[in-house]
Amino acid sequence: MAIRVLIADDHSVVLEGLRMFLERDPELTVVGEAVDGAEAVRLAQHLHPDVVLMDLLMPVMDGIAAISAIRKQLPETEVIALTSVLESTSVVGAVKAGAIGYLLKDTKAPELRKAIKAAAAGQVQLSPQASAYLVREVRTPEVIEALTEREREVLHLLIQGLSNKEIARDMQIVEDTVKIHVKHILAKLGVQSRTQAVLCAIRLGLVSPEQGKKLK
Amino acid sequence: MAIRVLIADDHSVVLEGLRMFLERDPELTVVGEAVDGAEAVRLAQHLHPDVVLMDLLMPVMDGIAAISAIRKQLPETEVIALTSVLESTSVVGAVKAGAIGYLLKDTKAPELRKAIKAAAAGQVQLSPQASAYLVREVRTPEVIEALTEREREVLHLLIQGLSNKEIARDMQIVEDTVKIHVKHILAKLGVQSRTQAVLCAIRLGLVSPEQGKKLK
DNA sequence: GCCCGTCTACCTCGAAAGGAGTAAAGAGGG
DNA sequence: CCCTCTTTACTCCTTTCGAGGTAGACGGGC
Repeated sequence: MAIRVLIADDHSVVLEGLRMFLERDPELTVVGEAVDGAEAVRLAQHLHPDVVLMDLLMPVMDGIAAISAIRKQLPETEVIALTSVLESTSVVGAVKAGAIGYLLKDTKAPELRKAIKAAAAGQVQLSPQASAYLVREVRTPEVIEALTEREREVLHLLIQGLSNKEIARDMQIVEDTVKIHVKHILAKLGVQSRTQAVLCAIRLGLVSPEQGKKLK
Repeated sequence: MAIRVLIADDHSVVLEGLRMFLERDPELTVVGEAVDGAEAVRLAQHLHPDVVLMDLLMPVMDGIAAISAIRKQLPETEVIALTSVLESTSVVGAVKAGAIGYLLKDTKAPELRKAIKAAAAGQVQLSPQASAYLVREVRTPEVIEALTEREREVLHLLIQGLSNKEIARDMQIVEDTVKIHVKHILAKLGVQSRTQAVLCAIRLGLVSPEQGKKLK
């Protein structure tokens, strides 16, 4: 009996290519195609596929959220994250959300089929690069986890480019307290200045610099 | 006579999908496929395609550089940039390099074919979103262009998280001079602090925060 | 009970950052 | 030739940052 596969990607050429790749294999059947995360979740509920190939960057509902939703509702459905870029945050996010695999879009057809069959059998199959990211990110988040709730709040505002005074105003506390938090953040991140802390946080994928839109 | 198309993308599924899309149209012929920028340039030289569909994110030689090379050597070959993400820097870079079009990978088959035919005829065909980015970026790069050579150097070091003193050492000048440059940078970028300048620069795509690897 | 971590607030102190002005040398354009 | 821009350097000054210490309040764990 063929493995039932649902593919989700907002790029029509990718959908097309994936279908071509997969349907050449008699053991695989593409039972549905979704163009965004929300549709992927809906289709998964109706179709109960064995494996979902999920693009991470999609409109309406991103892949990570879709993976979470599917895994919660259909524990027997395995999800493979499919993305064009290998990003530390994506890998970790996808795996945390419940993905059993993480593949790049430049994966060749045979590997792709192998990965799907492995996933259908419940076997974890990560690319070597993705594994490397996972290890690196699972080993260092001590850095982030070490931050207290309040310190994370401060760091978040720090990344907006705010000064201590502005942070104090935003958090309804005195500037001195902010300075304490900042000091602890610098120490825990192992950096010397707020600017380095911002760079460090961005690099660790804590926040995207795009969030600072308020800067003209 | 059919329009000869060369497609370049490092993702095999995309190549597959594109070929499917295009070969359904008798007016189009896919004469070659490249998996990186360097190969795209080589193939273009041999095949003299009418239109090149070029992914921007590729190994060995990125799409922008490949577009430049092809346009210099084969002025009669038109290039359409093809990418999955709509980024301001990509759009501007591709157009500056000589792309006649900019399409997202979620473009549907009919539009894709229309765009290729338009490109073959030498007609500019940008997606509305891409145009918006172009306008926005052509109107604001005063911000970046306004920076002098020396100021750009300082900004680059600023983004590494260096202090004025460290920048002075690196640039072999006095700290006071660095402060002057920093002041001018802040003024030109319209921000209040070095941290905001860093965020601003990252957001404008000046440099990727990943370059600051020296920060543990 | 006590200790420890967190959050808060206050203090001092020195270093770093940023604003404003002056100025000299060189490049380039009118 | 003069003027402007750029780069360099210096001074004076204010604000911001970051390091240090002290301390009260709260909560959890021993």
